[in-house]
Formats: sequence, C-alpha cells, structure tokens
Amino acid sequence: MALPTELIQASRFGKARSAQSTALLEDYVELIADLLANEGEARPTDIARRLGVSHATAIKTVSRLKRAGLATARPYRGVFLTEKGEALAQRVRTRHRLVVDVLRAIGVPLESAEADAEGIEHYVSEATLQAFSRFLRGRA
Amino acid sequence: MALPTELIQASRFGKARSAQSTALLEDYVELIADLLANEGEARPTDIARRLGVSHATAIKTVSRLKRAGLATARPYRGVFLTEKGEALAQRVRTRHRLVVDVLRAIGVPLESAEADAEGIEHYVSEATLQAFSRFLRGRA
DNA sequence: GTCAAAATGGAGCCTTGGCTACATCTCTAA
DNA sequence: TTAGAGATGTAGCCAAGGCTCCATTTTGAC
Ligand SMILES: [Mn+2]
Ligand SMILES: [Mn+2]
Ligand SMILES: [Mn+2]
Ligand SMILES: [Mn+2]
Repeated sequence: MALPTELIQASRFGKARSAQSTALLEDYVELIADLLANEGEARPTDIARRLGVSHATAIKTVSRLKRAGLATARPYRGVFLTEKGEALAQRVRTRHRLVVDVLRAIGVPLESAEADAEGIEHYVSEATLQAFSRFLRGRA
Repeated sequence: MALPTELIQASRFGKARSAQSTALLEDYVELIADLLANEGEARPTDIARRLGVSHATAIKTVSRLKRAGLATARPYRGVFLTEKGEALAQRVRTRHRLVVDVLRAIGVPLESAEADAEGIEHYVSEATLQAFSRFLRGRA
C-alpha cells in the first residue's frame, strides 16, 4: 500500500521549508569563511556590502549565528567562525561549487549558473549531491 | 572594466532573496491549480493538508494570494485562481516538471528529485530553463 | 593631538509565515 | 429536523529578516 498522496507531498514541502530556514545561515558562514581567507577579517560592513543588505541587518544575523553556535565576534574586531561554523562553511562551499559545475556541464551560461546556484544550493539533498558527483565524473 | 566583486555578489544574493519571497506564492498557485483540476475544488483544509501546515496558515496565505491578484475565494466555497493566477500556475507546473526531468536525467533517484525540485524550482532562471530544455532534447 | 568620517551597535518598525485557541458556519446522519 | 462533526474564519502570539534612525566607538587625515 502506497503512502497517501497528501502525506508524501506534505513531507516534500516540509523539507523545502526546513531547508529554507537554514539557507541564510549557510550563506553567511560561507561568506564569512571567504572573507577570512581572502581579506584576513570579516567585518559586519563588508558582510553587508557583499550580501547587499544594510549593516544593521548583517549585525542582527551575525547574532543569530552566535546563538546557533556557528560564529563569535569581538566588538569592533570582526566576526569569526567556531569549529562548527568552519565545518559548515566547508560543506557549503563544496556543495556550492558542485552545483555550479553541474549547471555549467548542462550548458547553463556562467553568470546564470553562479546566480541560480546561490539559491539552488540550499535545496540539494545528499542523494542528489552524490548523483551530481557521479554525473561529473562520468563526463570527465 | 569588470564590475566590483561585491556588486556582482550582492546582485546574486539579491536575486535569490527575491526568488525566495515569491516561492510560497508559486507553490500555492501550483497546488490550487492541481486541486481544481483533479478534485474540482480547492478547499483551505485540503490545501493545508497537502502543504503540511495548519488550516489557519493556509487561509492566511490565501489572503496574500488575493492581495497579489492571483486568487479569489468565496467564503465556505473554496479558492479559485484569477487569470493571472492560472498563467502563473501553468508556468510553475511546466518549470517544476522540467526540473524533475533534468534531475532524473542526471541520475538523481525519483523521490530525491521530487523533493529537491520542490525547493530548486523557485531559483531557476529563464536562461537556465532554456539550457535544461536543450540538455533534455540533446539526449532524447 | 584633534577632530571628522567611518564603522559598529542597538532600538524600533514592518511583513512574512508559522502556530494555537476560539468562534461561527455548513452539512450530514440519525 | 436537528445535533454534532467538520470546515472555515478570526485573533493573537512568535521568530526571522528586512529596513531606518540614532548613539557610540574607532580610526585616519591633517
Ligand atoms: Mn546561497
Ligand atoms: Mn553559496
Ligand atoms: Mn516548490
Ligand atoms: Mn512545485
């Protein structure tokens, strides 16, 4: 006996909602890791400028990162990632690249691939990531 | 001269934020169209059950659809789509199928493809959709 | 060294999208 | 015909994620 249609569908929507709720945190840790690596520090103003939001919004979200145990901040000295934050950043960065590479391999123009990946990346499950890897290996 | 890095990146994040803000409306019109076609009517309770949210949440979002000119509702008689709503539903349905088909073609298992597509679909640009079509035609 | 500009932080507002609790309407089965 | 069940709608709560405005701290130019 198959699961009722509405339960299957509700579970799919539920997964998408839960992915959406972590999407912003993922973007922040990825960006902070990038700034730390490339600029040596991650200041709220830089984070805000890269994201295209006000500095007040960036500061508020950073405090959500702190609550979530992903980051720390020393006042007027920038934002840092905890071990947990670093680990998440690493995973997110890898996933981001994989999504872009698959889009490119399918024939999506570079800038579209980069822009769309910024949203798509947050909704790609483990099983899908594995399929993406196999797909890219298969055409290497 | 290239655009500064932060402006390019800010524009990508901005696009993702704007896509996110319409994602829920897209899911609702797609689902309402589906219910109207398959069940003859779209009641708030059915919408809520399919989405996995409370009926109060569904009713509130339907009123956002009304404000956006996508739907109408007769109290105790269900929800209907405006022309604009129908048009959006059509586009969304087509896009949803295309995303699932591409994921399947790449080797993503069926249920993962369906679940991930529920989120991914909202972040796929026109250029990417066209690339998806070409990709599928090329391997037909 | 001073002081103005820039960065930082916080308060307070709005919308969205969840929820529960409760009131009212509709419809069906007895 | 009517009671009760189920559907619908309203009110009010919360967190997230935007924003502007303002106060304070730091930094850099002179
Ligand atoms: Mn992203
Ligand atoms: Mn990313
Ligand atoms: Mn969807
Ligand atoms: Mn869909």
